[in-house]
Amino acid sequence: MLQISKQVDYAVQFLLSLSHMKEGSYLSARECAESHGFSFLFLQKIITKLRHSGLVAAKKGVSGGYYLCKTPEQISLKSIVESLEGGYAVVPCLQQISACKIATKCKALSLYAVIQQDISATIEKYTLAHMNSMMSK
Amino acid sequence: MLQISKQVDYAVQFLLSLSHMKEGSYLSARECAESHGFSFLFLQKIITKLRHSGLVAAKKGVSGGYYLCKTPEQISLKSIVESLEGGYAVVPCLQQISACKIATKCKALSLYAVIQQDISATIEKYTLAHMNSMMSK
DNA sequence: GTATATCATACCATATTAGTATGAATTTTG
DNA sequence: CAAAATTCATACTAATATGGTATGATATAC
Repeated sequence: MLQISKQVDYAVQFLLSLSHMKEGSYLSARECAESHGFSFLFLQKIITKLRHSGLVAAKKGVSGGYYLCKTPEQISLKSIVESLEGGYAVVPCLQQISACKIATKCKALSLYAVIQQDISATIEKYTLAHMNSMMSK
Repeated sequence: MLQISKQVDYAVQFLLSLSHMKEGSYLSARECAESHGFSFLFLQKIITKLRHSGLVAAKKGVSGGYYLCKTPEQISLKSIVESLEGGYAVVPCLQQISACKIATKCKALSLYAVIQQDISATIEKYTLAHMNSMMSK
């Protein structure tokens, strides 16, 4: 609980690699999977979601691959999480109130809302650009 | 991912109820389960962990039950999470470095460490006492 | 036209989380 | 003392989420 999934981790590493590609070149899913030791097919499934949410785009065919559609500054950890897992809530009832029968009298709900705010702010504030600058330290 | 489990939620609600008991009286697991709509047996299993970590203690027998061993100010969300799930890390490799083969060259690890710090601080700062004061608003 | 890519969909395996079953031990109360 | 209500301990099962595979179609460079 309160953990970062492998799926998100793979996506982060993939996007970081993409951010290091030079303009006009592409990184294929296979190449990334092999260099990082990821399952190729699993990575491909992850990339599909990143593509659907507009973070990356592809060039098909031989020597094709993927490239970033946004600048590293524009890609926050939160945007990655939401792209992969479709919205974020620390407890289901904060996303869909009907998920909890006792929500109206729940004594912890207001706490959970505050926690969610805090965590959301945390994952929103870090972007690919931050990660790159942290690496060089 | 990055979610609060039912287990933790139940524990929070149970501990909140305990914090409202008057000195010298006890709350039984069955009573709490029924009033909150929780599975009695599941709640009991959760309470076992809270007891082992010293957050609550029990009085056996008829009209027995549980009571808090600490003040509401001393019981943080983090202490609850750790009691139930035994330590906290956003990614396995931050808890046990051998969990990841590429940790030494991992480009995201330093980010994850910072995130973990942030989230840890968040769940450490909120206590049962805070929840009680939020409720009355 | 062949090799190397992406793209789409469906399926399977494993791990985590939630919940159940059973019975023993302890204490109050009539 | 007997019965009821409680905790305590351990093991098992069910449900859900996560991680990973399989297969085949489509596009493009050479």
